[in-house]
Amino acid sequence: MFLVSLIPIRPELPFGAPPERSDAARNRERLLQAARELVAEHGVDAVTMDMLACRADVGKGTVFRRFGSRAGLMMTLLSDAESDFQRQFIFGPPPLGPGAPPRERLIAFGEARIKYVEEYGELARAAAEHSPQNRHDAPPVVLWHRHIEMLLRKAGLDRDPWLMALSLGATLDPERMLHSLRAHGIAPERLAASWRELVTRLLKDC
Amino acid sequence: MFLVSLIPIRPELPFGAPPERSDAARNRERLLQAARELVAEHGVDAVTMDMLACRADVGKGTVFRRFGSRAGLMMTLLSDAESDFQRQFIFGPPPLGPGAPPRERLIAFGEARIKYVEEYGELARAAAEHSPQNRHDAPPVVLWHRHIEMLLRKAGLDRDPWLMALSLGATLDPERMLHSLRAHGIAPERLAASWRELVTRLLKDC
DNA sequence: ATTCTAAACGGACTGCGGTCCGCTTAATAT
DNA sequence: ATATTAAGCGGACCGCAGTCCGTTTAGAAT
Repeated sequence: MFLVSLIPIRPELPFGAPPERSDAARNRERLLQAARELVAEHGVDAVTMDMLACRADVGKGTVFRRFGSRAGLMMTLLSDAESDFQRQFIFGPPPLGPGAPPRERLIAFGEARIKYVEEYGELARAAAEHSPQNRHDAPPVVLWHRHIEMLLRKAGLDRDPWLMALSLGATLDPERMLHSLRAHGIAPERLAASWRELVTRLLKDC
Repeated sequence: MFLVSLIPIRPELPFGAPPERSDAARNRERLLQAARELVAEHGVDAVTMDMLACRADVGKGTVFRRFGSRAGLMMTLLSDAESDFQRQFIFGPPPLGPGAPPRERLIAFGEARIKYVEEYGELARAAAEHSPQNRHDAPPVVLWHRHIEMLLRKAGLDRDPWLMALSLGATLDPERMLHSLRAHGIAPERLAASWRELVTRLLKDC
């Protein structure tokens, strides 16, 4: 078996691109470390790009050259967790990974997403802010979406599974779930139970 | 029958509050007219608060005193359309209004929301931007949500209808549907068909 | 070592949403 | 009419994301 590379949260540079200059690499590390510290100290929402530039002892232009935008920074910070998550539902053990029936995998997928949002929700929300493009068409989002669509097809749901996957994905939207969890104090188990109910009913006679 | 007042998109001032001063009323009209003109001329997303203050010949402070925020302005601009929509699903003729079976009402509700988003989607999205509070807990959103919950209950869905209504509401989220319609070019009829499918399956054996 | 150049850098600058506060004025009381 | 006062007003100001452009520097070529 050869490894298929996972879809990175930030697309890599084109293949022929020249390698990163040493000062650039050093600054990238400094920025990432500073960002993680600031997030840990003040919370995602309180971290500003100026603050980050200052803490990393780097010009503001450098921060934006590196990450493109605040959302881009947050995506980079999420990148490891995201890769892990992808590995689990693509290659991992059942019921999340291959081997279980599609309905079970779908239920497990939702449960895993809920746990993911509990842990990384603020980052995920910040990574999607200020652009429907970021929210709906970021590579990992497209991948989740296709995964759900694939499971729906395998479960025998043949009527426009792509749009149905969109609807199910909407239910699992980080901002929405985070709001339920934090602002309304809904227990994660209750979210999971409702997801199970939804999927079960949807795939009842397929 | 006596009329129950609809839930306003922006809550009115408390009952004992003094009436609006005449200059304030004049400025409010000027602002609303200017806002509608600017939206018509440049599109929702291009309208800035400074622009609006300038066009209405009013200080910037006045704009924010009146509407609180950009989102508040957009809610006010939506208010009439929103009231109409509420009237239709609460008092209007079936299948959207009372009289039809709950499943049919739910399907009609989604279809009406799709038409609403086709017409007012940009405004609705701008009215929800920059705050999960605006997006999820604005009075009209809470009303839609309760309406869906009520229909689910009447249809016999008894397992946590509140959360299930949240999931269905997520499917009908303006930003999401607008993105499908505009960025992906999905036909409204296709969205409607998928919604019908979703509701039908969900309520199959209730 | 010197030269060359494209990448990287930094920080002043812009535009926007939103706030603050000293001034003005509509409405009321006398 | 005049005085009183609280609501309303306006625009300077702030913080933030994101851009621009003159300067610096890493790394290659000689």
